Amino acid sequence: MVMSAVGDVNGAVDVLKAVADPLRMRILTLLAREALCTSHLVEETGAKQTNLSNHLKILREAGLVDTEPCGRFTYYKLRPDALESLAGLLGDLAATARATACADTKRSCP
Amino acid sequence: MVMSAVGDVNGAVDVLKAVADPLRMRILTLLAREALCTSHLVEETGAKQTNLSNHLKILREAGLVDTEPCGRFTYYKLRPDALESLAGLLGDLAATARATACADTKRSCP
DNA sequence: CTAACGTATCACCGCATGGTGATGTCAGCA
DNA sequence: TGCTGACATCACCATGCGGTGATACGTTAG
Repeated sequence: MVMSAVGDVNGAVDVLKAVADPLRMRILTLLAREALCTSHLVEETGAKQTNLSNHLKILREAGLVDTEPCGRFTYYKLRPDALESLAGLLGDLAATARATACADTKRSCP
Repeated sequence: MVMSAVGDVNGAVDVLKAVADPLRMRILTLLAREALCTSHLVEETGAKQTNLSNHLKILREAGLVDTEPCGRFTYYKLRPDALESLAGLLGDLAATARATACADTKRSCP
């Protein structure tokens, strides 16, 4: 069994909540390809600036994105390690589940 | 670039929403190790039966768990492929982001 | 120095969501 | 055949959350 890359499962839930939103997923997909600032994201998504700023705050607090001020602009870039942790956690769960399904492990009915 | 295992990103968001909940994550962790029926999960989590049934319905509709009736009991088991799809999607995003970060790709400010 | 711009924060509101009790359904047992 | 237990569904309600407009803050241009 591979040891999970995410030590705190409870914290992982918070990060998952941040990812589990259509607009934020769209933001992450865009940021995966290139670093962008808020105005770029406004163009790309068509969402209001305030709305985007709120979502970006959630992504920031979840540790999914990094900000890099550039003059009066702010570049947002994706943090690969955060996503890799999630992928590792879910992958480990899947591996455990696969072994369990293979062995048909089940607790007997009471 | 690896092609994502999850064809529909929008559908992936729904599955992520199902995973992004403390109680449901706890259920998934328990089910990863052994198949259980509802009464077992009531014991393990301490949550009310109705509440658990609602959460299990969400997990079922997200395609994360399978049900197997056994007399008047119902066994729940984790579906590894669903989790693997998620892990693949997030892993691909992370890989793309890592390449982007390495090349320092950014769109110029307008 | 001031104006304009990019971005963040705040307060507010309508709506969806999660937990709960009551009730329904189905299977097995006396 | 009625009864009990396992599980699902429904209706209800309080709470939180997402989107929005107003506004504040810092930065560059003129």
